[in-house]
Amino acid sequence: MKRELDKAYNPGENEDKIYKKWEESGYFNPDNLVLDPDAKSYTIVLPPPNITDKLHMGHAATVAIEDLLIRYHRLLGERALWIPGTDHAAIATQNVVEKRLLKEKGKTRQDLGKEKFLEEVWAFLKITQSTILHQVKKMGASLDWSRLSFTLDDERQLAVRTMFSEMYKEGVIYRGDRIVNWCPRCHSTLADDEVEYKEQLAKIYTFKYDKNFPLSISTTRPETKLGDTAVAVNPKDERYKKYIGQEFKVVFCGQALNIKIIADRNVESDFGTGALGVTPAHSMVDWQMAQANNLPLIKVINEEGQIHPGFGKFSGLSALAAREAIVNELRERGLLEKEEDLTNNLSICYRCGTAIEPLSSKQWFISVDKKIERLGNKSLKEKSIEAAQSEEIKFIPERFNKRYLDWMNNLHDWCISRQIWFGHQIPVWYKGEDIYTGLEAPSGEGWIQDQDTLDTWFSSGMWTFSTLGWPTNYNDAKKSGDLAKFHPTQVLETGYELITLWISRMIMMSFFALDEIPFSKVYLHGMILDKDGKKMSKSKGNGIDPLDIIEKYGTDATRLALLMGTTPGNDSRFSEDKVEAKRNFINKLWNISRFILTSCDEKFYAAASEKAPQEKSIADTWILGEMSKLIKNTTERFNSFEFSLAAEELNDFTWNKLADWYLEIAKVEKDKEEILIYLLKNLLILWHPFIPFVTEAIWESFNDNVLMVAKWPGAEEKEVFLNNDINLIQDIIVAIRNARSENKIEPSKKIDAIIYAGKSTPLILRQAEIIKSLKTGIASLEVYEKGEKIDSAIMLPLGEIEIYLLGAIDGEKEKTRLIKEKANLEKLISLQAQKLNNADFVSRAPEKIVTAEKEKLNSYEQELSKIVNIISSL
RNA sequence: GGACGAUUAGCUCAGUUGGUUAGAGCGCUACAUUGACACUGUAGAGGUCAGAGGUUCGAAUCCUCUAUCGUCCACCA
Repeated sequence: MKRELDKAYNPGENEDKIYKKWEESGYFNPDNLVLDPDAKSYTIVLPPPNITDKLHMGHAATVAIEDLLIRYHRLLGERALWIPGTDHAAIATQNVVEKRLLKEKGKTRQDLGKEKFLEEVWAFLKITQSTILHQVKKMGASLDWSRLSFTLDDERQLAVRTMFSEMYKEGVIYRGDRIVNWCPRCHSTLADDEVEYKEQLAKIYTFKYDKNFPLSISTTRPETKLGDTAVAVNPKDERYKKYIGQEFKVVFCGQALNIKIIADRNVESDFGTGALGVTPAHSMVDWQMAQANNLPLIKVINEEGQIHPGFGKFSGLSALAAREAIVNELRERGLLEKEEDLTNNLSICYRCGTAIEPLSSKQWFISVDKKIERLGNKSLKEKSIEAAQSEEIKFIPERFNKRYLDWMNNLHDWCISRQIWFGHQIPVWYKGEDIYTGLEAPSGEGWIQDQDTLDTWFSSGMWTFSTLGWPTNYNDAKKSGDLAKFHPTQVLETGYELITLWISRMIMMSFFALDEIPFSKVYLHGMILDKDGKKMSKSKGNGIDPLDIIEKYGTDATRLALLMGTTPGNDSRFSEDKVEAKRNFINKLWNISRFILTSCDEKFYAAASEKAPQEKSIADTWILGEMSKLIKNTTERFNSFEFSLAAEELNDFTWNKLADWYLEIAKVEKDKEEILIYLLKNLLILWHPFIPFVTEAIWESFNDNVLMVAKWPGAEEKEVFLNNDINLIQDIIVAIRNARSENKIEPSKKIDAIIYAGKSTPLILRQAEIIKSLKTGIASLEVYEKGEKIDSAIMLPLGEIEIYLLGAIDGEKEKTRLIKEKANLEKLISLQAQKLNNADFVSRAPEKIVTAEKEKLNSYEQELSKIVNIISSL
């Protein structure tokens, strides 16, 4: 079993081998875990990456965090399931394939036709999907690959079609006219969040429809005015009050229009003329006003961005050409009053940058406000808002709760149809006036399926339950199989930019399908920026491929760099320096293990990791106390998602306490094998969720089982040194004094290496003399340099109060410090007592606070008495 | 325009309900070196916690304002 460890840890040599071992163990699948019958389930779904591109550092962070959670809960003995999958990313994928097609074959998707084009897409998918899965495995992800899903595979297609028809049946999905963001180039609607804005210089024209119309209006888009049905003014605007409610027949550039004057609070009196021409068919705001005032809707611009037939000479012109023609005509007729420059925000398509044409069209929608009887007559919006308000779903960090609620409260119906080829085709069939919705085409001739596909977030919104066998595992409001075992999931971990796009949809979808939340915690990580704080992007070329970093420093170092020094919700910079530091740490851990394993005989390897061995010296008591504290803290940190702090504490223990202190002590004191193995085992378990490979590699060199499924240590109620440190120092002082006075200390024993207490850390000195305390094993020493005594000290590694120097040089200093501390404490106590005597405070403050304050007072008093004792013994 | 964050050592960042002398990593300076580890060890320098007020016995931490940077949302016709 014993295997010599290499001098330095070599990640490349170990990682693939270990990953294979894990996969072969079958433990990624919770069904293979040996568990308590009543073990809790712990489920996370991996946010399915788009299959358009290989993974970036953001994905790496996701994998690092989720794998940490899963490994931690697996070690706790829970039924830990992490579900892998990929997202078909409808529009994005189609776009990428289209671009490649054009570049490689010079063809457009129309050249190929739908069928051939989709074949191209699927061929592309196969390649990218395997690249992505390879990357995820390289990150060490303990995903259950037997449950691998794809948002467009057969099971998910069934789920999507079921969902659609169920929603349709309950009237939650409807088809309607709406103003949509239309990209005339992509020939598709865009969701609001797919629209980007660009500042541009525009002209704003002020004019009257015709001579007889009393108001002037201002617009940057005169061509849409062919479809105006109203002019809106602010109800408080004194200039126009008298017109409100009146109707005018006007002839605008040859086009007869009925214009009603309406009042709307959204109109700003001091913008332009304070009168706004309302074009219901081509502006969201106008459409809303039209709805509120029951105004008709006139379509002016078609899907190609051209003027519809029926507008005389303008018909068939592009919007821009029509604008020019109209402005010219207004100018000729003397109706144009002003022409000014204006910078405004132009909506553009997030993919191609083409200007968005808002137009009305028939689309499919999910109603977020429709009351659903079986959900207690509440709408999806209401249910989703309640879930966050009641903290049934909690956001980490908390502030994102507000962002989620702000978004949900302003939520409009969700347009789910997209005019693209790749995706879930809408499961609706038409035959003349008849409409059918279902899982398959209806029987009979002549039914034609809707050509649109669904917004990609429709299928990813179902991800928590579509991956667990819904709808098959859900009948008559009862869950079975995986769905019963693993849903709701525990944590959804993703970037904060997905709150609106994805998280909100998942919550609504889950309520609709299952009447329950999809997850109880949402952990949001920040963006991973480059070392200069810039967003990584392909166009800037500052993106980092996680695989390159892994190649160079190993997966563990990469993961640790992503987890340490980062806090939820905050962006963080990623630099190689950081990874290098972590790589060094991992090597340190490796060497610590190497030292322990080579200095312990094999017969100690079986030492239990659960129960601390008997301590034999003060150093043992100290380190075991520290370990117990570490276990407790790490567990708490993990439970409260404070990974960075957990790692920092683990790091501090490993490097500053174990390596710097205890291992040095172990070189002098003997008989520490059991403790060393105990410490090592626990340390490896605690570190495992962060750095699974190196810990497993060390573990397998002296254990038969797999570390991944070891047992998470419980914090033993150990005597924690810190609480008693002052008493112990006292004991040592007394012991040394006694020993000195009784001449029991032999000052002459020469030791090769000893430990010297400087201020807080040890130093190995040669040819110095040590005086060993009879009681403690290490306690007191005198330090000589070139034959001259330079210091004498008593030392003790004691956590926060680490060292007390008592020699001739430092004794006085120490005494001064203690006296200062004493005064400080006395002051604190008097203030604390004052506070507690304040009747107002006691009566008003919550009991919890008062108790806490009392405890504080108590601890101050205890500390004070110890310090007084020490001072008096000096 | 609205909301949210950030501002702490030369750099990157921690700092959990306010509490003794504000921490880490990297970098820097000096020293050490065959004993687990140069992917090392020890010692050290380096901070008006953005600024100004306020609350408090006590503020990096709570409140107000200001400045700079960043993100998101809305969007002007």
